[in-house]
Amino acid sequence: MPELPEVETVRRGLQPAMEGSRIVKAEARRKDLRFPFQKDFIARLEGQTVTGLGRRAKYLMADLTSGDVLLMHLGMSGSFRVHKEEGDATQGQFHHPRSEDRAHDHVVFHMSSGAAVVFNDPRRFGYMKIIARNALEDEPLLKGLGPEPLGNEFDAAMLARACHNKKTSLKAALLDQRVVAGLGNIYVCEALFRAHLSPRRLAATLATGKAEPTNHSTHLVDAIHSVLNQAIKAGGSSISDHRLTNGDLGYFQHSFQVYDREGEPCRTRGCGGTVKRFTQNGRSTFWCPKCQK
DNA sequence: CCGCGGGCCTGAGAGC
DNA sequence: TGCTCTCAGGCCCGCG
Repeated sequence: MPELPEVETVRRGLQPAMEGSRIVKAEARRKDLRFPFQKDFIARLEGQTVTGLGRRAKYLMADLTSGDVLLMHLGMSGSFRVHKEEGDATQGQFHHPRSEDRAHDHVVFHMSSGAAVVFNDPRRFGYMKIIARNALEDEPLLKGLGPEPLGNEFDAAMLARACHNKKTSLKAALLDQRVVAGLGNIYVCEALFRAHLSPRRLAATLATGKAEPTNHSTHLVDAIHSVLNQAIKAGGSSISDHRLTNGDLGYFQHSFQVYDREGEPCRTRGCGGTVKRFTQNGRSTFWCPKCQK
């Protein structure tokens, strides 16, 4: 589910509840999410203060005073809510507005701020892992990640270099977290539409034979920047699971130009085409064949 | 090494 | 109403 804008929205929502606060009590209500929890998962969290909450690609990273980092991934259906703790945090009581949500509340952090931070994930493709900060660069989950799409290193020349030897489609290349880290199916479709580039185009056509960027690469980087920035401003896209940490909906789904719009008219002025859908690498691609070349 | 397809899970929605 | 089938925002793994 969550791509970079949704994860960034969650990060900003969790920050006031977690940053500068101590984890008074932590609960893992089952033995695993996507992977089993580490044996010492709870022990390495309780008593620690969260000194900072960051994001890398689609990972949330909480820095702890112990020198550990808590790595969190939302998978397809993971979400966080912040609830107000009722009474003593060590009692593990908090007000929960909708009881049906509770079935998949798998992890709870009771914070000294008075907040209960609850991780819910029906499909359990999400996971949490604690890593020593000085071992971060060796962490397999993070090792192959490409640049942040909103960071300084990501530009037309860099994207062209990453793509010029690729033997695959532009769509698949942008979904490859080694090329650029944080895009997913929605924002790849939307960025390609905004750049007027076909998802079927070969990734290598972003570069000349000498791996110099073409105009396509420049337009695509601009489109990625603008679609991500707009989506973050809108609180992400709420299709089914994604919510702000206070339970509100994101609203970028109302700005989709192609994603989930199969059969509907293309929104490019004067195009008159129809949004089409087909499957690429096992995922749905939405696009307008008339204005994406 | 690279690219692709399968699999991991649950739930929503369509069609019968 | 209820069953079956398809599909879903991600990513690891094994295969060729």
